[in-house]
Amino acid sequence: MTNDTSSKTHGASKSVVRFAPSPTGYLHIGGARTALFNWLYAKHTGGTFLLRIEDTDRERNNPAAVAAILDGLTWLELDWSGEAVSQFARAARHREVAEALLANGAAYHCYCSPEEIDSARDKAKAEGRPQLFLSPWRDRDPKDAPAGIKPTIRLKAPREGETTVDDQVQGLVTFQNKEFDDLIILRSDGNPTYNLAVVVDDHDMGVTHVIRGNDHLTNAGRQTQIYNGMGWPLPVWAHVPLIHGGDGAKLSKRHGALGAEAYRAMGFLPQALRNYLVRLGWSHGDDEIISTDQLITWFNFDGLGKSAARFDFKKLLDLNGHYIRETTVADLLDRVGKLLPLLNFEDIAKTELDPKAPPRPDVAFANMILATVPGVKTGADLKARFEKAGWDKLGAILPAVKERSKTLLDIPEGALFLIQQRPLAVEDKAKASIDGDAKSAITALLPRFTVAQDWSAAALEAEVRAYSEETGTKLGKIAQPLRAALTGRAVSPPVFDVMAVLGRDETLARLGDVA
RNA sequence: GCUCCCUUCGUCUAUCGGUUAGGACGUCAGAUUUUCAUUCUGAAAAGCCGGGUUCGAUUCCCGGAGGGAGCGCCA
Repeated sequence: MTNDTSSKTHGASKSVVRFAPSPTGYLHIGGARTALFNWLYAKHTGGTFLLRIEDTDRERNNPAAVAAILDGLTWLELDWSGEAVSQFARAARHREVAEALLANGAAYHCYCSPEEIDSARDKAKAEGRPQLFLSPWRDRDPKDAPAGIKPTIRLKAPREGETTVDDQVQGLVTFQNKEFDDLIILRSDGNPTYNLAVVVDDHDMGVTHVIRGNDHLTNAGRQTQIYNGMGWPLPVWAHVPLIHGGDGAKLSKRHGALGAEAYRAMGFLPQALRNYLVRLGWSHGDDEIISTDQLITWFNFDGLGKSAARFDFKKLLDLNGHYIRETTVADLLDRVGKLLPLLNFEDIAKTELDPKAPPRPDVAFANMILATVPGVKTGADLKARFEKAGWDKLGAILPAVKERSKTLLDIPEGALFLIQQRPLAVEDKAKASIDGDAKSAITALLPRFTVAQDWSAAALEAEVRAYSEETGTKLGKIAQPLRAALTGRAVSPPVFDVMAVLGRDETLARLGDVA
């Protein structure tokens, strides 16, 4: 019946799936992965990916949070069909279904007060019994209802037997019905509760496959009872394992469980994050680097594992480096140009760091910029500096810089020499290489550079190599001081590329400063 | 406490009864190299424990241990 095995293979019938976040803040990494799985499954089956905001609880109503979620999905390039559905806006329909359930005897009015329920639960807990609340109103005559009390509507859940969830990931999961109490589907204020709203919306939206976190597995049992109460067909369930922090506990801020926008700010590429996320709980043999197109053709429930995975920041970084190397210079330039204006270094630098949480490339970068580039407080400032020095120069050094970049932020960092003002502040590690011998070598090279016919990296390297052989000096003994003089650092892109991009005048001037 | 779920290198995972238990990240060693990085080579590193079933179990079953999730007029 609901176990649609044909959906496991490519070319499966078209699915309708949805991502249904609660607008509590940003799009967190676990949610992003759930959205990705849904999106991939929709693409794989040629189906539809819908978006629904679970904003039934008005206290959680937060337009900024909704915007952050949409923004995160957009950045991850997980496009959805149509407008995002507001669950709150459908409350009238939810009420209608609650009334229908009441009418067909699958639900009843309950006049218990919250206090009554609480004390019963406390008592059960104290006695070590299951904290189920069995409403007396299930069997009482509604005529006995106390006046002036607005009732809730509870589902009349079966007391005997069992409810089985046929899950694509977890297999057959059976709950004893006596483990479920009669859940409230309509609050006393007339508003629907989560489980009712989800079932009604999924049904009305034509959702065929519910792919969500494993934390909803018991809800699947409860929701099954609502589907049954209405006589509606069940969706195919797929409860994917959760993501845990490095210590194996539920992922939280403590583990650096950041929103998608934080990963953007740290300079991650969406396709890298997607590739990383999909491999957390899903696999296709030994494949690690998988293009999105390949993912779409391969993704299915068979590849999903059952156990929770821990988030590994280092592996994400490695993947990001891979994708950066694969990306064209023009594209990278564009991405850096769009990323920088989003950053406020002073704000980022204030981020509280937990020593146990993964490193924060954005915080390290912000601190480095604030410390070494006077007058630059924001990414926009920094971008302006690069533009002043020549945005095309950033592009010119990019082929060398991207080889050494793990995140997009490593690009401006690696090219920082372009915007440094003379005389350069030379870091201590670099200073050490500029000794007496180095100075005389630079002095000897200056006239050669001055008359060099061809100011290309290759020609400059040939020139220096020739000098190195003539004088019997190791190339390293010359290149390192040149690097220090030209970039102020002990680590930089290849020094001849640096010279080529800097141009003859600036190169000679910087060398002259130390000679 | 109750219910459900999970358990292969440090981490992500492959294996769908027979493999020297494979790959990736990380780690370590080496090669290449003007620094760093890339790239390449190599190394160390795993079946939670105890019972079955079987000619044979990492794989199937049971028990234990450990971990996780859920138990709201939250979602």
